[in-house]
Amino acid sequence: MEYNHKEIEERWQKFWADTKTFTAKNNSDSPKYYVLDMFPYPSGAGLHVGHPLGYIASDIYSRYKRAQGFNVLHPMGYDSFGLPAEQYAIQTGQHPAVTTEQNIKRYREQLDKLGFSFDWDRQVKTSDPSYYKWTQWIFLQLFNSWYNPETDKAEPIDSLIKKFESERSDWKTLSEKEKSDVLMDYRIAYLGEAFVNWCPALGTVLANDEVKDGVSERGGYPVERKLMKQWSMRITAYAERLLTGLDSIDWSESIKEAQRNWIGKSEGCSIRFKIRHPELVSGSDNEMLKQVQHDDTTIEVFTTRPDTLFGITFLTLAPEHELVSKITTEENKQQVEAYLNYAKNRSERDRQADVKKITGQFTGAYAIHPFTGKQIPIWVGDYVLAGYGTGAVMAVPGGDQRDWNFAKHFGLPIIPVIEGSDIEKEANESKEGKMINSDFLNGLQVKEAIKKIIAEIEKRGLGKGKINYRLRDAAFGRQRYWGEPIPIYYKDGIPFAVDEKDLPIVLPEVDKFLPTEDGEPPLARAKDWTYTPHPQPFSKGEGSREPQTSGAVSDSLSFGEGRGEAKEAYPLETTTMPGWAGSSWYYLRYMDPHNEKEFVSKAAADYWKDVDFYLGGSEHATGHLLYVRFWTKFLKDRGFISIEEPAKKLVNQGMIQGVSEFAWVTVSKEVLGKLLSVVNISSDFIEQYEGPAYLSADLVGEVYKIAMKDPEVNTKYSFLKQVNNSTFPIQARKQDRNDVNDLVALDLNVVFNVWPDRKEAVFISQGCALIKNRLIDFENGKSKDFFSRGTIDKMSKSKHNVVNPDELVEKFGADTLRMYEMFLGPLEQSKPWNTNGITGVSGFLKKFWKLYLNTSEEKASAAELKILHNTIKKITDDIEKLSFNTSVSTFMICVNELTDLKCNKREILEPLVILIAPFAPHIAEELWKNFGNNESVTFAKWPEYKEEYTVENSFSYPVSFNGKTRFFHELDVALSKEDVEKEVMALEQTQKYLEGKQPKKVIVVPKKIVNIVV
RNA sequence: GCCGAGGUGAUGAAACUGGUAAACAUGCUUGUCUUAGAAACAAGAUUUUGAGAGUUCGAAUCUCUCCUUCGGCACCA
Repeated sequence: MEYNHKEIEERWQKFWADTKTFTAKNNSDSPKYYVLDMFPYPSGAGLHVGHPLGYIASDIYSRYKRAQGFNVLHPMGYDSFGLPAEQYAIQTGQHPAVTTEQNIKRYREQLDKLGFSFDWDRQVKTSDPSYYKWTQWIFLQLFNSWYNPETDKAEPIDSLIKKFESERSDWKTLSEKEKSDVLMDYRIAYLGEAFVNWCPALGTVLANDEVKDGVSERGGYPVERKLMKQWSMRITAYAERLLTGLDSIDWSESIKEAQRNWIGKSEGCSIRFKIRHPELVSGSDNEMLKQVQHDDTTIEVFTTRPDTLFGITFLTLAPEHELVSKITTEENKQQVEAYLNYAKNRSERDRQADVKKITGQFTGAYAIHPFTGKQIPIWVGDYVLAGYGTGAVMAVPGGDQRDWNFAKHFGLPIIPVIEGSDIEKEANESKEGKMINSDFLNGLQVKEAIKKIIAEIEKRGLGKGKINYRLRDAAFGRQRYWGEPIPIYYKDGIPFAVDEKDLPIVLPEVDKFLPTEDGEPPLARAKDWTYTPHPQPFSKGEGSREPQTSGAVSDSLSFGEGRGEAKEAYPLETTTMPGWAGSSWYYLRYMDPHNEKEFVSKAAADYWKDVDFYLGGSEHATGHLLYVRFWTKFLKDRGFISIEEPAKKLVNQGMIQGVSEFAWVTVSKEVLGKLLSVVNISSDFIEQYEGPAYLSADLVGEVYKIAMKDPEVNTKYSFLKQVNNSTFPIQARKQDRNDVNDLVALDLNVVFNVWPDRKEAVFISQGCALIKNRLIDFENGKSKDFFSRGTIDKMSKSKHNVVNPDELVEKFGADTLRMYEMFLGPLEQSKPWNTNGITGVSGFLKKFWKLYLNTSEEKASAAELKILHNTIKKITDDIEKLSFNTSVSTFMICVNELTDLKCNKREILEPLVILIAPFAPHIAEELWKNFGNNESVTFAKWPEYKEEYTVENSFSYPVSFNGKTRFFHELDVALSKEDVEKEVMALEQTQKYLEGKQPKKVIVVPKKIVNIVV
């Protein structure tokens, strides 16, 4: 009977679905184990071979844990809110809910074909109102909480109101609006004015982690800084806990490091500088010190190097700094304003792109050095970031390279403060050395100096030791449609929380998914986007601050809707939540997905606790993985769950890359002509050339070789570029690609079908050129094929290099694909996809199947038992280490050996089925059933390794001379070192290799090696 | 610039606490079978661990220096 993967896989997939094999129980005597995959965004492109890599690994682990007797929770769902569906909706008018649903359906079909053991009854979709009801609910908890630095945790906002009532005498006199404004500065979800990353092309604000190199991560559109009123999350309150928590979790070092960088803790000191009184133009240093006491304007700076205080020669303020306009003198006003204008109009990308460009302007104002009384000029410069520290720096050009650059550029003085600094050449940023030119710090080592100066600064009340974090509060509002509505309404301009009873606030219908004419977010297009608050029967009326006792945290500020008051509709918030809102708590919802009363029941949360094993891509290092930790800590603070960290162990699977077909492009006519003349190709046609021109890859090699010898061409060679649009669809390959470096001929007609605009381009190969689809034959007898070279690239629909798993499942079966993906290499390593090797795994499964054709009940031989138990041990160890590639090899070795022994014994083959079941579950179920088992192999007990079957009583010692192995000699393992040495020395071969010399030393390592030193 | 992970045959890779480098697979060559191809089966070949130094009887593995690839952060005071 042939191995028929199609029939087997269909049968068992149906069986699993029908019998709900993988349902996880919320109460069980078995120990729990929670295996979680990062849920996918259901894109229109469907799954490619890279997506399942992690799912396969986690599935193997889940199935293994089940066989070990654990109650395994292994769910799957969809992160179904997001930009691509909305962009698509804008283009086509199709509702994102519709396309998202289609995509989910397709994903599900593809996932089902791979035989995953997900508990589909627990599926969540973040865009489902029954799910986002609770995302909104969590938002309300965040809105109604503040971070109490004394208890170091989040508390209900009521505790803050009480505190204000007792501690602030003016509290009662404040208006409703004023109270709201004060509280807003404390709420964890708050509406605040801040500089945000505004992306005009997407029409929305982006969080810091959604911006890379000054452009949006999705789409690559420019981003600018803009001061906006915006919903934000006070993640900064959790900076220290997010940092220290990293030490308690088993996550990859690279992710932890990325988070540490992102949090960016630095220890230093704040110092306040007084500003010289504008009328006092000159005077002795002492007079200055006295005089400034009368002016209460100060500039506060943050520094990690307070020891260099005596090296200050100027202060620099960020252009956005609020004091700039206040302190700028009349004479300098014009230039400073011009500069501020310039800085404002420079986009983030421009600013980051030429960081070397030094710009700035003198304000005309002076600060006074708090120790020396010297006047320090105050400058504005955009090398100082408004968002970090205080937005102002004390410039020490002798000790900081950026300050040094600025000082050099504007001719400001530079004072060395550390012995041995060569301030002519560069700043000395070293934290080692002896202080000079620094008054009472002179002679101290840097570290001592830092301690001493902080103490002195604190003593004189100039500032204090301080810890700063680079982490910023996260922008939470998005001016987009396809996201969770923020459950906030506005009454008299004051934001109020929607009553929990009214959740979910369902996404309204809109006519277009675009901003309104006056730039309001799409939700502003909805009719009646308003909210009518309930009368509050228990409200004590105006001014009441009694916390609600119902347990539900409704908005304690929503007084005023007294009993019997007329219902009135108020406008709702029009921005929506970002993509990371729904994913910041989904792991909790899986525990109790159908609960209509709570986001998760206490019982379910207490049973499943945290994720034991979380698997996903490393691209979420500073986004999702930071936010999910933040929300977890918050929910714990408020007593909803009992865990501090969401996932004990996190593994990042490597990316499966694609191979793109690629050809070089020239952008200049001159270079093209020169290059072609180098390889003796007629360049007559160049007259008709208008870029871009693609060069066949075989031509480029030749051109390159010759060009390197010609200095003129060599320098211009850089005009020959790899650019984004120089890749070609893989369908255009005329033959299969074996290796990335191979040249492959392309069928340009296929290219034109995929990308019609390429017809306008110029293609040059050795024997001909194609210009706007017109062929020019060089008639030189050379190849007319256009070749591309492979390049490792991201696998994506837009690159046309996607390998679809469906075709492979169709041809080879899911079990083969699963094992092949694992066989490719270590889980955490990125690697380009290459389908070629799959035949090896396919052949292996056929061979495996054959072993089971005529099984017998005979007793197994010692040799067979040894193979089995070695396999049990290796497979078990490998799964524990997540070394699935070596597991697959082990199975291959095992099957090869059993085949050689013609083994057909049930005693060996039945346990082997259990071992392979996590990897190739379909074939395992089939063979398991054939042995007469009625239950799924899923719950068969994992075979136990028995050492007694694998002990060897002899070992073949490699005998080496000076470390070089020369021959082998088999000896009893029970022999002592001395006996082994005696035996080996007595050998004829040993004497032969000794060539009559006396050995200096003989090293015997039992069961390892014999080394003879001559 | 800082941080993290790497660098082993033609290719994907393996090698546990230093102890036979290249298991397993792909590719390649040859043969059997077949009308032919695919498949299946059988046989076979290649290399010395990025470079250099050190420790050691012995180093892919430990230490140092350098080169290099990938990823993250980056005007963060």
